[in-house]
Amino acid sequence: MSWTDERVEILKQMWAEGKSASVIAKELGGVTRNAVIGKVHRLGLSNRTAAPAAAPKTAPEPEAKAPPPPPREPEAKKPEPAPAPQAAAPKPVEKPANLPIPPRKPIITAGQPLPPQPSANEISAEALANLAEVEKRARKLTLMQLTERTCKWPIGDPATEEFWFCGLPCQPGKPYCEAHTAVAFQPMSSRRDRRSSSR
DNA sequence: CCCTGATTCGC
DNA sequence: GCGAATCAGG
Repeated sequence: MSWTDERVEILKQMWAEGKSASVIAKELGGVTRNAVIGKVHRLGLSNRTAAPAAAPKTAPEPEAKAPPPPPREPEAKKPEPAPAPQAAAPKPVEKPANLPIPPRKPIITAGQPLPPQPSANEISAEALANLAEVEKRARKLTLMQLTERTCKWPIGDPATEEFWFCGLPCQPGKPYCEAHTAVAFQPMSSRRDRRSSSR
């Protein structure tokens, strides 16, 4: 894969949106996050409006001779609306990290197929019991901290501060941890012969 | 250990 | 120019 003009544009946009290099690399495909970062630097757009983790390991150079460098061409092509996207979904979302994506080119977003499991399984009482335990052990990650490997099951009320994501490690290809996957992908078959315990 | 971006340097 | 390896930090 090479850095075609299109790919560079996607890279620029996603980087401007605050996507991490690894995410960009995955979306683009055929490149690693290192490649993305390298390209970003070569393009000159390194620091964006917020770099949570990154520190110049090179010692801070003494700024003695400071030739006025105003030739920074401010690319004001995008007003950058960037409203705070409120994910107020009571139901689990698939890829919350990709919610704030403005309309873009039809890039292939390889999302999880997430087919409904036709296997006739009922939510075992164990799974439900695990949920409570799991939620206690939830890492309480914020939206930004979610990765492909963290459970994206929302816990709490998005409208309050009592809201976070499970964040426990999830199986490859699955957006949730094992416990949440169990309850997330229920077929539709419910137990029908449940007369004794169902009130 | 997971992740992040930054930098270096051989290609 | 490119990106893997490496570094440095959260």
